[in-house]
Amino acid sequence: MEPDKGKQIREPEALAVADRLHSAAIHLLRRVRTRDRESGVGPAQLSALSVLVFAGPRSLGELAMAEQVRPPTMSRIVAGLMRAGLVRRQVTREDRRRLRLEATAKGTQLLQAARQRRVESLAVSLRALPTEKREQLRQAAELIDQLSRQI
Amino acid sequence: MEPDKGKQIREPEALAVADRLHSAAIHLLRRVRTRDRESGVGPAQLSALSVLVFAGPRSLGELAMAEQVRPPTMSRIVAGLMRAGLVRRQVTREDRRRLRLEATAKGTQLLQAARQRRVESLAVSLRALPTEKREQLRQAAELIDQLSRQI
DNA sequence: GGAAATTAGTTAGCATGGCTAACTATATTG
DNA sequence: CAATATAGTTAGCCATGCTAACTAATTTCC
Repeated sequence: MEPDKGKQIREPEALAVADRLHSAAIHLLRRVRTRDRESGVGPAQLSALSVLVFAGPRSLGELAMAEQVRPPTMSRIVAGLMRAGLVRRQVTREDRRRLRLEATAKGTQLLQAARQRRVESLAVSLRALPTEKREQLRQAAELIDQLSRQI
Repeated sequence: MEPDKGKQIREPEALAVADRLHSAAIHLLRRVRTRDRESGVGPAQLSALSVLVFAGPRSLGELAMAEQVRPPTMSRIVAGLMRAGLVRRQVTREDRRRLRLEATAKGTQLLQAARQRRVESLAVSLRALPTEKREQLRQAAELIDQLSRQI
């Protein structure tokens, strides 16, 4: 694929930025994930739980979609969360095939604590930055989220 | 968010930015990881291989450090890479306990292709952005990398 | 109204990837 | 030279990704 249709030289720059973003994301997550282990809950469980806590009750399929995994994978993740008492299920009246999953009080509490720990170490570094750099990062985060939704 | 952009109230802002960055990184990687599966190599193997390709030969311990995993984990990852013919080992003369691992030509080729695919979908979105936003993202990526090293 | 198709979730089985504990082999130190 | 330290491996645990094949409930359609 060598579309030589460039009137401006955008292609290489876009690729380079994509590459930098990708590796920055990897490095960031690698650093913060060590803190997540303190919760005693696996990363996939933690992430699924956060959907239920911040976005409210969801069906298993919706959760799988949100987390970009297949239903059987989410089925097992949810089983773990229920075993740990962090999530509770209800069979809905309308459609008895569909589950309604929600975080328990314990689940909400655990997630908030984990999030706090996780983000804390990053926040320490952020506080050392000048305000305008911090603001720049905030905007970049929004932009990255937007892009991710488009991909 | 509160429009309380006072200069003295930094703490909550830093936490909020940290949180946004964290979730943006998660969302970004979640989207691009689907492309990585096309390589037929697992994510941990791909990531370790990229260290060898871009940073040059390393010992197993150095690789484990770079990837933030324990030696036994890296031992298995490397075993997989060698089985697939993507990485080769040499016993150093100086210290016969230590391995010297390097990417093979096949490994380098596979990694470049994977990186290209992975970053390509992101680059498509980036090309749609105005130049100054793209530049902003590039700078943010650098900054995030710097921060990650500090954490 | 009931058979067929569709949809939601589960179960089984496989591979990868994280860990600790315990081991081997080599190097260093006392 | 014996004791200790360091580099990697092996064994065995659990979590997390997948597909294929299943059950149960709902919808479609004759």
